[in-house]
Amino acid sequence: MSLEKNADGGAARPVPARVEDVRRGNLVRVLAAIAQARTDPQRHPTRADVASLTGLTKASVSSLVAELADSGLVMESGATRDGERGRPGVGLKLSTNRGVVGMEINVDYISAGLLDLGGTLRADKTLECGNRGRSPESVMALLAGLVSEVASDAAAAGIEILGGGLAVPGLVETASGTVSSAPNLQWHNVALGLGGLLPDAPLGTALYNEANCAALAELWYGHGLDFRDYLFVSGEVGVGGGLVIGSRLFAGPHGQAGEVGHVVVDPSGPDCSCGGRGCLETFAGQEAIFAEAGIPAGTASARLEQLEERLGAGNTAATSAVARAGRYLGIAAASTARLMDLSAVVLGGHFTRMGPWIAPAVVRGLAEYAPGLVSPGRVAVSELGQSAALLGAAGSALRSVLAAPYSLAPAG
Amino acid sequence: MSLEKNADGGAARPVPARVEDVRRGNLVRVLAAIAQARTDPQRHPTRADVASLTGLTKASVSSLVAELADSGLVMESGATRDGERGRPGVGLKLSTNRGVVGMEINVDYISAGLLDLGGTLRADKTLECGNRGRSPESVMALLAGLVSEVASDAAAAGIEILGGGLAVPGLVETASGTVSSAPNLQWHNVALGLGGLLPDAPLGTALYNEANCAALAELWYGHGLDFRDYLFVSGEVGVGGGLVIGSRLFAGPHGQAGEVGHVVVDPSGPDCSCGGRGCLETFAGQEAIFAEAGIPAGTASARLEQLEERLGAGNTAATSAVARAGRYLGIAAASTARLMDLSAVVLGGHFTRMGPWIAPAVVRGLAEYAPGLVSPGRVAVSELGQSAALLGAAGSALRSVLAAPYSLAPAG
DNA sequence: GCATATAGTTCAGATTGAAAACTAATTCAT
DNA sequence: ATGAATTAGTTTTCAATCTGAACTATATGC
Repeated sequence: MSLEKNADGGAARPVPARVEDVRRGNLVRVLAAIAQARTDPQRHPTRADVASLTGLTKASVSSLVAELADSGLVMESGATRDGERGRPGVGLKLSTNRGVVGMEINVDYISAGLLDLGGTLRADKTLECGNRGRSPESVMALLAGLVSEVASDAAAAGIEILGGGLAVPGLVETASGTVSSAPNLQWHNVALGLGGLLPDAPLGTALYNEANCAALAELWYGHGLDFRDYLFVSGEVGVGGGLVIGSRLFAGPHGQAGEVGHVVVDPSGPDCSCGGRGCLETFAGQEAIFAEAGIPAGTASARLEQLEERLGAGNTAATSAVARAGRYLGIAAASTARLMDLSAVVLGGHFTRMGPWIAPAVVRGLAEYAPGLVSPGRVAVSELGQSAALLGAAGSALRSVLAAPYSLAPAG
Repeated sequence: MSLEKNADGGAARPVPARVEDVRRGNLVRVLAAIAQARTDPQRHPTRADVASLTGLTKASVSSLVAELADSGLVMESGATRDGERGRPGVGLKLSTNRGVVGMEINVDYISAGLLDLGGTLRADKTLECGNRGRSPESVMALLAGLVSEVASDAAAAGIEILGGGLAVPGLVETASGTVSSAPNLQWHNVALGLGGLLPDAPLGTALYNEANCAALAELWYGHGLDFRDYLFVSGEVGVGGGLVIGSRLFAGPHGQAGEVGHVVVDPSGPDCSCGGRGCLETFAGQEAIFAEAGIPAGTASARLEQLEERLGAGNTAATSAVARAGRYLGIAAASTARLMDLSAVVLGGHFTRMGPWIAPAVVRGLAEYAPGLVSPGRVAVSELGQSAALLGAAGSALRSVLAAPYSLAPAG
């Protein structure tokens, strides 16, 4: 569900199943059934609906819903009037006075947002600041300030914060809250003080990889509604990625899967910052595209602006630079699709802004190197903006609440 | 555990957890605890051991073990004498009078073997026959003959057959028992009549991909004891593969993951039979290696023999052909390791016979294209012989028994 | 107003594992 | 030998939980 490792392995864990575990499982099921309908705002399910959705009896559902309501996760939303005969049911929805905080640290900005359990973004704050080379302590202090603003907004709106998720552009160890390596921030093996961000949230704050968060945001709020399995490729300073398999993130055994930026696409290609050669990033990273397109040095956003302008004007150097990047993206996607049995590709990050020029090149690359595997209609461009990673981090936190409702105190 | 898809996706399964499901889960746990020690033949665990292994109470374990014994899956193996004080416990082991049948269809032979639940191969029959282009019906008839021989051996030894697994060299749909595409057999979209093979086995026969089976055999009987996560690359006529993540096979959303033979390792490489270009198979497939080494046409096994001879004699064309294949294997492994966060590679199939010459080249390729990701000690050569796929298919069937013990009738 | 239909609650019954008391079988010290 | 100590396994009681059936509550429609 969230960004946890999904490769468990161990057969006989030392924890046996007890009778109480049945209830835990059913609390999750009931919550999932109520959450499922949260996109359809008017028709909240009744207890009877939940019973037929889950296969539980009405009696059990009543008892389970009562417990979820006690812990503040679920609330009634007034009687449903359906014009049918019989006693009308009472609609159930995820509580709008509980929420989670999504956070993002990126090279040029930090941001924090408040998502209520219903999935509505209730607050959203961004602070532009150059973080490259800035000390982790200093960045975390700025972020803590932003978060406390969000927290007071939440308090003012009567929303209790249950947990949070932080996305950073680099390899992370989710379990220990450590950034192993974030080249663009120049951070290496940094243990972030996550405990300080949301001291009162019962579930604390989890650390995630930015590209993985963006891939999940795409799953929950973007093309994931169409695709269950896809490679998400995020163009940032480098090229990040996320693998979604069966509507779940594939994080790999150490949570560091999806590094499509370092798939080798040409064994005689240029040296890469990772120490290898011919990685996708050396062809489709920002620097490579700008250089190939002849865009002079400057800030990333200015250069991107300029590229977009030239693309629009039909400048040959620009279009062929982007087409070349797209072709190599197609090659990397072809290898990935073969390896992992994937059938769709979603382009995000700065690739979104090159969408009309880069997507056709990706389709051509795929057709040349893995014909028949990914149909043209299954190469999509993300429509989520800069907030994708934030949404993904918040969504992950939200889902970890929904996956473990029993860990919350009954009084809330 | 077995070859099922491990990407499940749906959070709320339609079947609710009932109190009885707790017992099902604990039956599996107890069985796993008993199975865990099956490699250590003398020291079978007692009920008390199982209790401490699983965290269940002795009372519960007694009851669960009684049920497993009733259904014939577990048997007592006499009192353990440990020289310690106190009442000696009674050793428990998986029943040796229940078993599963592993089967393999390959280009040059078919085979069938009987594995008892303890993991011992009790019978093993192979029939050399050229299957390329032979009709599926005809091959299945031959296989059925072989299986019935194995079945009568089993009956003679008092072994009841619970289920079976069949490995074929091609893409399969496990759920429907269909071979989507097996180029080397020239089979396409063939529904094999699996039901006829073991008509009396309660769990029937499942269909698996050969390279995946070999990867699992490696997991259970080979280097899997050292590595929890690895890419298995199987050299056959083509180049097949299997991905093991967290000691489980990663089969992908449609059960067709692991096709490392068609990872693009050189975008300007030769055309591939898959319709793409520069696939690993065009550099490391049998034909490519033989051609590069200057081995004249002939049967696959004769040419392989010849290659091995020349390698041993230090023939330059042969060693450099194999080194080239190894280098490209290293490139494909580098991309795979980055994408899926893997840290080991196991070479199998005919690569085993080139082991001393090809493994160092793979290590060099990895060091060049993904430095630091896979240490040299984690590039291994399989030591399982031709029976790897058979063992994997049987092991998968065995594990599907152990994963669903409650589906067997109590009387056995 | 009353039959009908649907929502939700209450209560007895069954399944299951935990905990504790109990029986069984063995070693060790005297 | 004999009894204390120790460990294995069983029996009994109890609490948690779901199911199913009976019941209450609230609506529609004739």
